[in-house]
Amino acid sequence: MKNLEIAKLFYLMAEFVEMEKTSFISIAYNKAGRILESLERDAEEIYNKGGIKELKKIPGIGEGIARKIEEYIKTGEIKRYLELKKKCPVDLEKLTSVEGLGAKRIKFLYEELKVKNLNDLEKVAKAGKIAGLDNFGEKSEKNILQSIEIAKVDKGRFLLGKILPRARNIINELKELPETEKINIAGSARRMKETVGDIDILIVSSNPEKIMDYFVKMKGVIKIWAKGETKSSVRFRTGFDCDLRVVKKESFGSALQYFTGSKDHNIATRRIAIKKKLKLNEYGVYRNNKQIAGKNEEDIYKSIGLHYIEPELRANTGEIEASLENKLPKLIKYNNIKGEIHCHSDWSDGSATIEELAKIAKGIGYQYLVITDHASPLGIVHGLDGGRILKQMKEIDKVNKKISGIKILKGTEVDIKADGTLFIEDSVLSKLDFVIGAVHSGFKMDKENMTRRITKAMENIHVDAIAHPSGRIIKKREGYQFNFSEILKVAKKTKTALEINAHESRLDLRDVNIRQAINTGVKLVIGTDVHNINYFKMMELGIAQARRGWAEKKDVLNTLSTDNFLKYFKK
DNA sequence: GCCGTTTTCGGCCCGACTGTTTTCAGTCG
Repeated sequence: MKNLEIAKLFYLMAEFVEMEKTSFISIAYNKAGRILESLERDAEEIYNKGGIKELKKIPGIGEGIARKIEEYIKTGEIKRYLELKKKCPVDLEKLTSVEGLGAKRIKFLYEELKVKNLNDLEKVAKAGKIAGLDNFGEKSEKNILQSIEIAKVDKGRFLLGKILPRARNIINELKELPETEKINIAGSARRMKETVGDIDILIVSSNPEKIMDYFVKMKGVIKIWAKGETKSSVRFRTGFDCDLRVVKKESFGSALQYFTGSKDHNIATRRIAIKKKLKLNEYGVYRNNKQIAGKNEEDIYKSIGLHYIEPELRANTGEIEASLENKLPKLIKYNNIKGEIHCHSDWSDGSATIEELAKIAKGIGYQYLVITDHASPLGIVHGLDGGRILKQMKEIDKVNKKISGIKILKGTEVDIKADGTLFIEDSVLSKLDFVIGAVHSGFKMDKENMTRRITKAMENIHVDAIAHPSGRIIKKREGYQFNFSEILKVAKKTKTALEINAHESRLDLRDVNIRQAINTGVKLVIGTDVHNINYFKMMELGIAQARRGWAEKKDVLNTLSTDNFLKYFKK
């Protein structure tokens, strides 16, 4: 998948173009970057199928950008990018990560002081060479130095699972202030994106000053980027930024809509407003300068002729069109899950006993819990063999007798060997309620062989689902090469479900793949891959992932009752 | 560079905050 590589080049070209003057070319390049990032299919595949013509069918991609994509696919380079880079050979990625430095200032610093990278920048700033430049002063220089320090340790985007609890802590603290009338999370965290750049919080208050004063002095704040009447922005020691906006009651809905994004979703909604001779901004929807909506989000959408769109769908990937035609999916709800289907006990590499796990699951309100310990030759996971699985089944019978109100089901997460056969013999698998197959080794296999490996496993009648199908680890590992369309075809034929692994670092399947699976008629299960009792709460992330993939309750099998869940897999 | 029941040319979402300015450009989201 070259989409991300190409997207990056477009982002860089956008910055380079921006150096000359603010131009709509850079807007188009940036947009192309975002389109490529969220594209369901491989741009190369699209090109191979229908060339430039096919690429141009993607909204936002025209002749010029399609030609550049073609160039990259054919040569691995884009000439225009090389030319731009030659003109101003700077480490754009690093330099733009310094807060307050944009394309124009970077170009200026290169021309005046030959600043090419963070090191150069730090040197000239320390030497006091920046303060005297046109449009730069003492304060700019000081800010640059501070921002360099922060940029050095900046880790970019954060896992949703890591940032959500922090955001909730901040919100709970601000909620306590007497001046806070209403508070809500916004931004990509509200959209539940798998990674989040910073935390956005929205507050209704008639006394913004007090709120802002409190906010910038909160525990852990190491830098105040900005502090104004309606907007403040800070960096916390833990490495993330938090933006706070305060609005009046009558603008809460429009502000929430606006600050939730995504950017492309907002641009699309504003365009719809303009077509209807309305104006949409964070203060409301206006007709001839008279506010006709603003207090709540539902009214914002209604006033411009749209059905309400859930935050997880707001990515401008078809939700606006679906809303216009009243064809939005009825998304799976956060309380629809009836059982955990991926759980490791202390029989393999989990840390809790079967009984402990069952009690927690019961406490959550689940009807069932499937124990799926590793069946694997890998020593590190302490995998079970056929004999131990049979023993464990007896143990589960015992615990089931002891605990009421929840049914513990017998399962395994069985390794799919390189040739597509399974680590456990069919005679044992046939006795289990639920078998989830997984690839845990040989990740580097080529595309064809990996596809064959997984499809062969799915052809085994005892395999009910495939765990973390792509094998990716967010920010660490790409995942293995395989032909997803082929996997879907076989999954559909064999009635094999695909897992949405809800672990914060996996979230595997990706949202775009979930959508493909649903469109193909393939069923899903959501599992948190429990290894200790704290994992259960990651179910929220898995459901969010499903929602971003347009999944409805009927698409996810562990929304079924115990009986129906078991019935589905009886073949 | 993209796009079209406003246009094949002339638009392109819109506003807050900062710093260095005497009215605004750059940056950010």
